[in-house]
Amino acid sequence: MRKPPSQVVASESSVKEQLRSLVEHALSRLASSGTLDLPEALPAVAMDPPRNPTHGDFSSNIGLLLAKHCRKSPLAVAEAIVGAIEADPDIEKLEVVAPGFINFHLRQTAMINIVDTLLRAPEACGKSRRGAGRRVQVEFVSANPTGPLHVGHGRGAAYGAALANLLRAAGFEVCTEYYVNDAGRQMDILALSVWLRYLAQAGAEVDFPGNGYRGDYIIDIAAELAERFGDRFRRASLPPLSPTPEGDDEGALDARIAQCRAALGEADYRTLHGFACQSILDGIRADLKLFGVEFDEWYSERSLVDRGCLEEALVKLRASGFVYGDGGAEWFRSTHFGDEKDRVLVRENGAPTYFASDVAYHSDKYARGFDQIINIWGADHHGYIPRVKASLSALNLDPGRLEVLLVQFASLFRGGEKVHMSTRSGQFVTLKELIEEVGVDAARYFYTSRRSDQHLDFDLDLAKAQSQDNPVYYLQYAHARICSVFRQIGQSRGRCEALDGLAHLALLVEKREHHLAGLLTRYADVVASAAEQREPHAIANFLRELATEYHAYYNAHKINVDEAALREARVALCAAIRLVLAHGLALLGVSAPEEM
RNA sequence: GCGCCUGUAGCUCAUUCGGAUAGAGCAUCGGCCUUCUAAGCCGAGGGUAGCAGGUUCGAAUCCUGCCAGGCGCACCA
Repeated sequence: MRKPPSQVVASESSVKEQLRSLVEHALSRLASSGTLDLPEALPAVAMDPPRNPTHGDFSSNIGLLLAKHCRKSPLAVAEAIVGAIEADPDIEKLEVVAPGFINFHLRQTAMINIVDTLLRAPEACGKSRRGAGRRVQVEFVSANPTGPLHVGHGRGAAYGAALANLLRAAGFEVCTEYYVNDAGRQMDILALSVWLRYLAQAGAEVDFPGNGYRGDYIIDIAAELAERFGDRFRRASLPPLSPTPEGDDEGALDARIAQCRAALGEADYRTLHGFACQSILDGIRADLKLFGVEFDEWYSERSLVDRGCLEEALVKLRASGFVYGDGGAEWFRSTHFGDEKDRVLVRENGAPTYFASDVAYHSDKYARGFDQIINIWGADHHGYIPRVKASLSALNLDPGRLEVLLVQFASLFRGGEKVHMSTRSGQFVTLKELIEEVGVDAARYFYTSRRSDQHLDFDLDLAKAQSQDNPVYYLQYAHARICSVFRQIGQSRGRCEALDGLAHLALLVEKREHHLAGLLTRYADVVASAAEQREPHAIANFLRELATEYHAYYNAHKINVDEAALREARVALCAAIRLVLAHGLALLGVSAPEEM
């Protein structure tokens, strides 16, 4: 049951695999002897740590699952299996319990060995080979560069970054990407908004449209624009506005965009447009960096257009035979692949839709050779999934390689009132403000400790109030406490080395020590499972359990005892706990302070 | 109206892909610092898991219906 310590990847609970294989051998023995009438295809033998520690270290329900086929009671089946299991020096006790569980109680020496495994190969902590080196791309945040990130985006950022960390630990080769929507109408509205503010700052009479970007940050960008370019974008007279029907605010906005482009000329317009976009992207990048989130790739939508990828994708899609013209526009027959309705690719006015860009973008993702592509979208985009998958099918690309994870939106509450966030109206709480209020650690934990597919009521007042007793500090405190004990021992004893105690692990005979070892044993499985299920919050739950056990242990047993061997053994156990705590916190993007 | 998601303690949320007595934190109440960090520990109260059926050894989990909430149903992104 011992693993060679030099192994790079930590045991995915080797104890568990050992027990499972014992049961499998027992089953095959029972089958060949004819004792039990077993089905041809055996169900997978579950081997899980039971919720209730009095039920042993591991438990299996295999007897319950086989009972029906064997036409015997679950208890009888379980008894038969236990009777056929070979004696193993690591097993202290095997018991069959109603309604038919088999509980495995392991010897202390078998359980505590995880400390040795962890400390001899700390770089393997939490790692597994589930990913087998497969390349997976994780695209997340991808907020339009039309304003700063707000607290809604924070959830996607924290979730995506944690998921990427999890996948790396589980043995995937991960590439993170931010898709920058730097083309399209929203960006034109941004450019117009900046230009109007710029003109106003230069003293012009400007009627700022109600549906332009109204946030104060636009005014700042306009000021930067003036500082950098002087009066280059001022115009003595403006071309006439094309008339729009009364009440058509969006049409009026388009008319003003056209006016802006005509007044500035294409070159200056592009410069202004690019400046506004770059300025906002710089801010987004800085906020994310502050939040501890960095991307391998920033992928520009505009570059798709400039490199001809958009046109190329359209050509391919047309060749697929699922494109037709109607009403002057070009449509994609997505209903053929199960979408609710067909979708426009090229508008009547000749402009391609955002969807057309996305066809090109996803087609390019496939061309880049990822084994798996994960998109993390806001839940409001769920209706968008069928058309993207449909386009992949039409292009003969396997839609199964694309996985879209939806992050539910956070509804923002302030003073008990729901706040409707809108980038255009300038009404939102920025991610940066949140970080300044509660700190990165509390914010990252606040987001990742909850399931991402659940609605989240984000009460800013509560978040601020809770920043003092955010559960994240409970985890960090456990880590800091261990460090503190080590410092203390180092001072009073002159030496505190985690590896010293490995020879004395047999002295760790306390119930809590056994239980802590069980938790440490589970860790790599928890990480692998959290990666597979795309559920970073499972890490938060596990860490809380580990911290709770440690705090209880700390209160019940002294670590800095006079007896050297026991002290060193306990230091080793604590060092293993510290290693796992620090690793888990890092997965969530939370720091592991050495003192608090 | 149609589609997707969600209803678990007073509040915020878990519940190891159908398992054993549904658990934490906050809040409330009661204990524990002359000994390694009290941002901690120990204990108490608090539940018809939205409601009603079904499936089976066994359901918060799967199925059906109803109720309630969120989101989406553009030649916007």
